[in-house]
Amino acid sequence: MNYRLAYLSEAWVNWCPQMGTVLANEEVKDGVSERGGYPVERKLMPQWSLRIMAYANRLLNDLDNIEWSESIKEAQRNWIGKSEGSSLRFGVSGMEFSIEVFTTRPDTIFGVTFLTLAPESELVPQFTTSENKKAVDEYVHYAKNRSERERQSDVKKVTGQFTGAYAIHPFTGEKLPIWIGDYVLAGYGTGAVMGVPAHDMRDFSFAKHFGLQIKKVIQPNSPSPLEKGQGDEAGCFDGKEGKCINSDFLNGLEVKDALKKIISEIEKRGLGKGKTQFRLRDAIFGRQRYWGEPIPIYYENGIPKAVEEKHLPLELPQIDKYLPTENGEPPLARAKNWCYRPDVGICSPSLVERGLGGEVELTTMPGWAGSSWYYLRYMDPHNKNEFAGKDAMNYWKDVDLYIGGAEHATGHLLYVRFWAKLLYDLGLIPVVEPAKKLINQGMIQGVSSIAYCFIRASGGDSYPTNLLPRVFLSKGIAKRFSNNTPSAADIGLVDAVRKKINLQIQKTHPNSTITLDLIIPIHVDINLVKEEVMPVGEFKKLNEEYGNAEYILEEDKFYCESIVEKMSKSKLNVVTPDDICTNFGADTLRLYEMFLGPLEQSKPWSTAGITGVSGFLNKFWRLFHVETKISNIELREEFKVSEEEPTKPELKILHKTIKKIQQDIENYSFNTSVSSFMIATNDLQGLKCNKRAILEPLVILLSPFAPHIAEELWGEGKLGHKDSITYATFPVYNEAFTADDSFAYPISFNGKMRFNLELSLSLSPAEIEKEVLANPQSIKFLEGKQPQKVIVVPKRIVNIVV
RNA sequence: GCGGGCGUGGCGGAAUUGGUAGACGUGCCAGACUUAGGAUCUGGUGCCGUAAGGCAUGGGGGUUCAAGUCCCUCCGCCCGUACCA
Repeated sequence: MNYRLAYLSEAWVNWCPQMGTVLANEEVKDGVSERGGYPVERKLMPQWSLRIMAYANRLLNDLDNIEWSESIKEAQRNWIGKSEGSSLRFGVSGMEFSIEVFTTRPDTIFGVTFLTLAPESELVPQFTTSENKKAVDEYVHYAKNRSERERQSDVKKVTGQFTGAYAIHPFTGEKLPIWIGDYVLAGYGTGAVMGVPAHDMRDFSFAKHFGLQIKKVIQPNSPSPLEKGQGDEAGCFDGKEGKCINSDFLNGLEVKDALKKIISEIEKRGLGKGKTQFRLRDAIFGRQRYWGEPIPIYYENGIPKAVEEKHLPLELPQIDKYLPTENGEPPLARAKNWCYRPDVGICSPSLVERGLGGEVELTTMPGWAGSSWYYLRYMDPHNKNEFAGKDAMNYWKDVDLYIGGAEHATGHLLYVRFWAKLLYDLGLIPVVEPAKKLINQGMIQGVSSIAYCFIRASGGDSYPTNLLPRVFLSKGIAKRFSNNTPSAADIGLVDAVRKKINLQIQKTHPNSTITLDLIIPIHVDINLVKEEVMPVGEFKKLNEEYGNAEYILEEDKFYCESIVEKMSKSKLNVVTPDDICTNFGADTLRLYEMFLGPLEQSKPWSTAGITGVSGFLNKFWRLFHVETKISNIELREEFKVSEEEPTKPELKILHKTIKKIQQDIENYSFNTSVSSFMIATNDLQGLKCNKRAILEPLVILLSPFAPHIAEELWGEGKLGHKDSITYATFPVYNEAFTADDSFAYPISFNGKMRFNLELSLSLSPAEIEKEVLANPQSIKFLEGKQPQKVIVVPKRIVNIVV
């Protein structure tokens, strides 16, 4: 608060009535809450916000200095949404005040034919003429009550209303009608735009819809972009490659030159100024829920004041219910003692006197408050005085590698950068970026089972909807209904069910009839479904609410659809790794997950192939043991490792593996590591190698991948070490052991590989060429022709062009 | 619309700076040891063809001695975002 980083203001917020809380922009998806999927509406509320916009430029520019995935960087760039342009004031005809707009294309100023304001704009009532008042009020009411979801789902629908007032063109003095329209957002820029229909798609569709004038002021340099536009888009050119026309003193200028000239002209005439606008909004910091850090602010005579440091941290008070109060206050309003006096600390309301203390803030911090800085605490977790000491922070500095989900691109991952900068500015941490490198790990997805059923309702004297039986449809039938191509048989089946239900409900509600219309998907527990077939009996048993449901089958079976999506409890598609741990061990699970593919890739969980990894670990184990057959069914296993000197081929296998694993770890390419371990094990098994000098380094290499088996082989009773393998030093790669003295050259003719030829690596390219051409096989493939050119790449390939 | 990513056998996926496409694993086929095999081991397995050979990295075109890799173009899939003036 003291640094003007946090402030209290009336702000339009995403209010979610069902959850009783405000949500951040990124917590809202498609007009509903990301968690729970409840509707969200826009509401003006006093809110604590953090001034992240003050950091917009730095958050944008510093992206160039960090090794984060391009997709995350790009998402953040878009979210910050920097655009450069100019502010510009339009006078209102017959009124004292003016309307300010922000535009990135002031060069099109002579093409302005109207202004549009957001319906929420406070200016609207001030200039609306009396004859338009009723229509405007109606429109504003309509627009405000149109949920975000509707607003977003039909972007194409053009709505708006003329206010009756006119603005004055600052250069030509023309009268421009002032409209309101919900394509203009209240929260961006000034909530008002200048309409240039000839050169902006949105203005264009608005103008076309309401029959407003369209005035062309940019002549495209190449005619194609204009002609390309088809149907509704024809006639609008929003590109920047063109020259100004019909534009007074701008005529003949290229757009980019016109931009400079018009901005200086606007500034000279005092109509506005060059300006940079960001899409990023300040971050709303209050949440109307219980679980969150309390905000250390109290209100003395209505003035917010900070709780003194000696009283920090505030702890959440006990309350009876974690729900908002009846009159809509946050849950903290239920606390009995939630007042503060600077001399006492948290206290009961009775201790608050006039001018001394007051109620403590009732909202709590959002989830990202803690996630934005907790990593700093890890550097010095036992420090009692500060979140982390200077020495610790100078030692650890930033996070070397952050592995996290891509879904936090514009939430947590932007805020954590913001906080780092903020703490750096306050001199509290030594770095401006929290993490040098970031990798998005892929998600293991689940395969969900979907059963389709009708949304049911009843007409007539309305049988209660929740008591109406559900009607489930087997996959094929549901698909045909969804595509509007049900067969006669399908319709017959549904009608039969409809009649049956009607008979049943009409016993109590004689005029009621069921309507079956839309089909919705319902997740079914995947443990129930085998090969897309759902046993209806068991399903009914497990789900009471579907006990009286009707099931329309195909070939006497109820089929579900399988879809791949995020693995999640709510989707009933969770596979626990417990069975795999029990049957194969935790090492196998760990190794298998690595072996599935690149770290960044998401893929559905499938255990096909897990036996390969398990088999590898068994094979690796057997390198250290001899098995003696006691009887037909019993084997005795005995640890046996030889102290003999390793041979050249054995050392070669080891050192090739060391090199590969080292590279793979540096590249986070764990799937290929697993395969090189398999290769090494197969090769050593082939050589029947059980030498300590080879196996011991190999166990160390394997230990980060399969820690349990490695630790066991390393310890007493096996390789006999006292300390944990964790402390063993990583083997050193020695090139001498892997060097070859010959290479099997692939010999190709016109780029097609024909045969291999083993040649010494000491040969010069000319000697290689000679050897190759003299080879009987080459002669065969040359078919008596003269080679035009021979390309020799040492240790790679020989290509003969014929 | 815009932005990011991706497309290779039946499947998961390998392939340094352009240099033997399909490593490794599954699956499948055959065999060995077995009362048995969901254990273990051996061999085979991209497609067409008896073979020689030909064709193959989403489709088409280009650069190159040589292209999964580079360039152009089209198609498809996934993720993010959405009236930002």
